Amino acid sequence: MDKNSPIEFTLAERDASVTITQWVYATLRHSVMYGKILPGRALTIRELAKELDVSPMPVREALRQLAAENALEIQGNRRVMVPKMTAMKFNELCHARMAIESHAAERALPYIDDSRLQLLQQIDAQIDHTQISGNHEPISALNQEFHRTLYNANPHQVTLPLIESLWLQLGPFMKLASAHLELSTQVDRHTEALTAIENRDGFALQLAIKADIREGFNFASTPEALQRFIDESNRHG
Amino acid sequence: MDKNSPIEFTLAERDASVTITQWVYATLRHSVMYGKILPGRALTIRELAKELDVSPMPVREALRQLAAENALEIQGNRRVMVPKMTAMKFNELCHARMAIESHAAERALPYIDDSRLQLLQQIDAQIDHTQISGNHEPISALNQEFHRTLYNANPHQVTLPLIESLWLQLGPFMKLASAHLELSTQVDRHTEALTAIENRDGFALQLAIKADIREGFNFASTPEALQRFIDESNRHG
DNA sequence: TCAACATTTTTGTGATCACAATAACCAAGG
DNA sequence: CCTTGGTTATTGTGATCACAAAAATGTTGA
Repeated sequence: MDKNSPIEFTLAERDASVTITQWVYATLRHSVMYGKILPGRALTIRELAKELDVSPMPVREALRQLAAENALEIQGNRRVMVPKMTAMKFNELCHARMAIESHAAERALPYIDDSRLQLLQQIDAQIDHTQISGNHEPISALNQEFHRTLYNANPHQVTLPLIESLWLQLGPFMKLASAHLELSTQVDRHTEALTAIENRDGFALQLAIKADIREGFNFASTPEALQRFIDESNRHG
Repeated sequence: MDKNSPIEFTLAERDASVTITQWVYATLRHSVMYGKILPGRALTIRELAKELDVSPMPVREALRQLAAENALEIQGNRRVMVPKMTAMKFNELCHARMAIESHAAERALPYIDDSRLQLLQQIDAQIDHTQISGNHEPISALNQEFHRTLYNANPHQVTLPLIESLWLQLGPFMKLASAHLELSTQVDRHTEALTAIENRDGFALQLAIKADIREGFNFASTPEALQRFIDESNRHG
């Protein structure tokens, strides 16, 4: 619970139609999602308020909202921090993703029309194109957009908020993961998913989504290797 | 978005160790979960603050937290209300429950020891005992406790918050459901789940959990019947 | 009787302040 | 040099206030 490590913010323009609270929420969420805040880093309302140049009030509300989504953790002493990862929790989060997202994909399948499929192919192509650059953040963002676009085809979607919560919990750790991933040969599971959609094959789609997610944490071949990565990420950044 | 219908509160004692915000949150959550607030009912900060005899501040935070859990809905005009149910959304929520909870159960199975099993059997017995009275709220609460106790056997549990979010979204509607359920013959799926646990049979456990959940919305045999119930619940209480 | 406008009230947002609890700091003693 | 004690600074919580936007109300016109 130190306060030494820096926090990076990607300060977006604040539109007038958006409340300050919403803007602060989006800013903090982005920082958490892309690992700009170290796990265990103490987040104080006043510090963030000063850093973002707003009053403490909107920060308070944004922190509480992120805590409700399990992106942040409120401790007994009422201090807020990015939760620390453990090997078992990481494993649990990945399996939860596989279970929920494969379900969301299958439920979305009947609603995917040609235009939606085209959109998905477009995002996939963008990912392939960005893959070369190798830097984690845009790839991760595009990957999320692919999944979101897929699940959102279902007009009665209710699981996306839950899925986003899992992404937020895994987010701080994904940066590290991708650093070790760029060496391994990447199979494009999105292509498999797209052909499954074309064939209206729900089962194949589920398999493709599960494989895609599993790939994301194959870099931790053994629990020990995973724990090493975690320790490393907890030590510095 | 009217403000006419009343809101029932179960005002619990406020322990000194609990912050006012937490107490307000718990109170509001209980009212939402057990259908004490009609869908569409406008919730204003000042009205609730006055009703609960606290300042507006803790109410504000509690409302935002519940909205983050999808228990409440913040509209474009920044008004807060209990979301209205639709037949498709109800269906989607139930299927989400089946997918996530069966997964959570299977993941918990390896960690269930004798004392945990005994605890589950104890809760099940209590449910059977309470069943006779027929009133929905304690049965529903016990049923939730059964599921929670099961999933929480997994010490690395990450899906329970997501599951609770689904419960909260279904909650306001369950009161109505149980009113129509007490006529139908109830099969005790919990017993099936318990024997599956004793046999260490993950697949059977998943089936039992899914069946238990499905039972909860079998009262809506057809989408049309379901829609009738929804319209009825939206019209009055 | 009903629609359209002007007025009043209520509302969410955000800022500021007081206060008790916690953490950080620093000095004296081992 | 490390631990222990008391002092100071910082923190989250919750209350109150100002303000602009939105809703409710009342009024006037057909």
